[in-house]
Amino acid sequence: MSARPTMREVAALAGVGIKTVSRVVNGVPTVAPELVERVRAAADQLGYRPNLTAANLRRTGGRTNTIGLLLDDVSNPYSGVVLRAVEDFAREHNVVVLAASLDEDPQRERELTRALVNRRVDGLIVQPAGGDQRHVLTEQQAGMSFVLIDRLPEPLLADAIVSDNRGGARLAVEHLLRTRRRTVAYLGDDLAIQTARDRYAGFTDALSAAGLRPDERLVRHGLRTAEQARAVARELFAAHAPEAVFTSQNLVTIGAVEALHELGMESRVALVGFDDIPLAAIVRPGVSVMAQDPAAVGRLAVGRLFARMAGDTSAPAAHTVPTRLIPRGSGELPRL
Amino acid sequence: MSARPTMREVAALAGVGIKTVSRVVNGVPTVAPELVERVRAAADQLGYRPNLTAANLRRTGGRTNTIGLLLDDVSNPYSGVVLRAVEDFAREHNVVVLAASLDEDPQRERELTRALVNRRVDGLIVQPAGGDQRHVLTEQQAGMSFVLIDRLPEPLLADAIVSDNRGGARLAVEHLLRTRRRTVAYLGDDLAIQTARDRYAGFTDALSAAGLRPDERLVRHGLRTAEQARAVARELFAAHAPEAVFTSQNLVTIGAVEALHELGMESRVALVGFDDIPLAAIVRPGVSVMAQDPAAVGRLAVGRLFARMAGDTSAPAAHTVPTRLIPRGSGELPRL
DNA sequence: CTGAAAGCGCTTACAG
DNA sequence: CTGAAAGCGCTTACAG
Repeated sequence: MSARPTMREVAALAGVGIKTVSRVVNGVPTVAPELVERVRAAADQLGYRPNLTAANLRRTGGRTNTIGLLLDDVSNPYSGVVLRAVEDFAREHNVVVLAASLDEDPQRERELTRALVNRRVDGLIVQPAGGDQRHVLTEQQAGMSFVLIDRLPEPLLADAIVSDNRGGARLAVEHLLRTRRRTVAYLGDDLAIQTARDRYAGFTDALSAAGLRPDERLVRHGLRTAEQARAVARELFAAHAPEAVFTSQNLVTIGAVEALHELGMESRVALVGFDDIPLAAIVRPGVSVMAQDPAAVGRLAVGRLFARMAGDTSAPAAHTVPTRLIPRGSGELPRL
Repeated sequence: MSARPTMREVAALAGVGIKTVSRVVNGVPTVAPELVERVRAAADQLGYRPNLTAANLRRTGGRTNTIGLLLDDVSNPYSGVVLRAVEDFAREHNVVVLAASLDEDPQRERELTRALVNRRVDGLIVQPAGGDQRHVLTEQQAGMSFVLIDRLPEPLLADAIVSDNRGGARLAVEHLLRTRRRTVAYLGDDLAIQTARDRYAGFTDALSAAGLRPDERLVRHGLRTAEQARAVARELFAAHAPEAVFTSQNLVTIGAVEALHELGMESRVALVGFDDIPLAAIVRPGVSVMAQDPAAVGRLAVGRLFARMAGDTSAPAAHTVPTRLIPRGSGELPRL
């Protein structure tokens, strides 16, 4: 492990002052061409790599050209697309992205926020794990820029980018009701999660607007895995044979589709799921979904973050990203 | 944007020397309890956050507790699982992960490697974009630790973690041949990609072992998207009606399954794909796959990286991660 | 156009 | 147990 050469050593080899090396490394134009050449040669010979963390220490503002992205789970397809959109924007500005997973754990959110603040990231995009967001306020007061995605904090202490969960869910259920079905089941995630609450609200909105009321026997919350959703859906479908079902997120949709197939009910019970799922077009019938746009969420979030980092001090605002209905068959099944 | 308090300011408020603040912040036990209390109070009052980049500058070894992970595309499900496994291990060591995408671009690989070296990451896990890997050697000589995943560099200049692409592909095709089918099509990615070459080699291995030879009319390379695969598969299936098909990666598998369904051939043509795909169990017949284990790849890679960072100087070694056949129907179709 | 001095926020190496 | 001095690798602010 040979020691890394420093700017001082490059300067000595090139026979110039350290400041001249600094100028060459940073592309300052006012250096004599001959010196530029000598510095370049010395740097190449030694394999010199400028130490950006040292450079940023004294540089005005102390920026690190690093931002943090705290997601529920980076291995989740939704999160992956958000990360990619953030990365693409950041890269154009020579900024790199520190990514980490929170697993819906508020303590982990606080710890990781602290860890990235201590590393002096220039800004932070967070998909909040839920619970109290006061630590965000504390860090903001010390100058850290934040953008929140997917969940709307109350009060709105930072810019937030959210999918239109309530409106999208309502449209999805209205779409189901258009098949002239009247009994619609709801299978959803834990109501402690804001998006789950919003989507459930959209579900009841649609029923109310049609003069219907949710039937408690057809509603299940707290489904976190496809396996769990499959078991619960199977039991519910077998016991109550609803005419249609709305599922609140992709894993639940997968479980519900599996249950319908196992029971041979897939051509009778209409289904629309929130969130797109891969291969949805191949299943028979194709799975109709209300798709989110994670790339748009990521792009908007990183755009707002850079604006804040550049000094935008306007009041925090919420941005809603529309969802899009993708009809593939399951949501348009004719009544038998 | 109020200025961030420094250790010096905390020391002044607490009425102690800066070194005492340093001791408290770093949990050094030999500080009088009363001073610890005063320092804590001052730090809390000012909202002090230790600057880790400054601390690491002087700290022995100059470690940043940051590693880099360069993946083909962070939004790819495979990459997401690798990232998560790396993150989980790193987190236990208080190390964070800078993640970036290469999009099969060797120049981007060099640029990002350079950018992360300049930020003084402690180590780098790279899924090489292909082409020449000499820049890895250069950085290694300057003390940077590397682990490569998914592709085996020649010569083997760093530890490499790879799926058993050739062996797994061979087993997949042997599985197909067990249905007593004889004409097996191959649909695969660009042969410029090493994994695609290895999987094609496994395909021909299996045919040879069975006394068969690949039929050029049934072989297609260069498929990069599901859409492209679908079109090519459709044309090939319609023209040549092979008895079975092996697909070399998940997007190609999806396209081929779509094509079979469109042509109504899904119960006649046996199929095994390399890489697992979501919802594979719902399609009729279920999609049989030779699954990779990206979590194992990530775990092994980060384990090797930390060993190297800790000073392991043994010769670079390649580690092969086994693949696993998941029979779901499509690969076991009885001959009609 | 060039470079010596001071400083970024910390830690190391010492002395008390 | 405590703290003043020197230094990490750079940049800023100056002077020439």
